[in-house]
Amino acid sequence: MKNFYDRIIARVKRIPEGKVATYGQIAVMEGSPRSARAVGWALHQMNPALARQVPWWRVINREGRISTTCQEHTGAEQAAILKKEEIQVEYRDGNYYVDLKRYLWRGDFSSS
DNA sequence: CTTATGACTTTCA
DNA sequence: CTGAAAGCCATAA
Repeated sequence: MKNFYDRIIARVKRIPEGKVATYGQIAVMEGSPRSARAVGWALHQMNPALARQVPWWRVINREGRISTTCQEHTGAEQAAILKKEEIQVEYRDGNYYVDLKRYLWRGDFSSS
């Protein structure tokens, strides 16, 4: 792990099943609250083989919406995986939303 | 070093 | 509430 790329991948791999994380949240975890774009960029250009071991589908935007522009992985595709993860996905106006209050990953923070 | 792109976020009207 | 614009970070060329 030297570049943000590997760091983001490692972080996403730590997301527990049935939970989701936002780009901004991961960015904050890495120490750069403004690097949310870099996070999305990393997942966008990462190798497909790596995508198999990295739950990138658990990473969504701040609104809990799937803004995937990837034609290879549409919101429907992602939503299907999330549903398989026992995560409730809400379909609204052509976009898929996830209840962050319920599925947002808290990280390793031992907050009370 | 400069320019361009991106699966983001926040703010203003 | 909806739409548009700017900001910020990292990487590629």
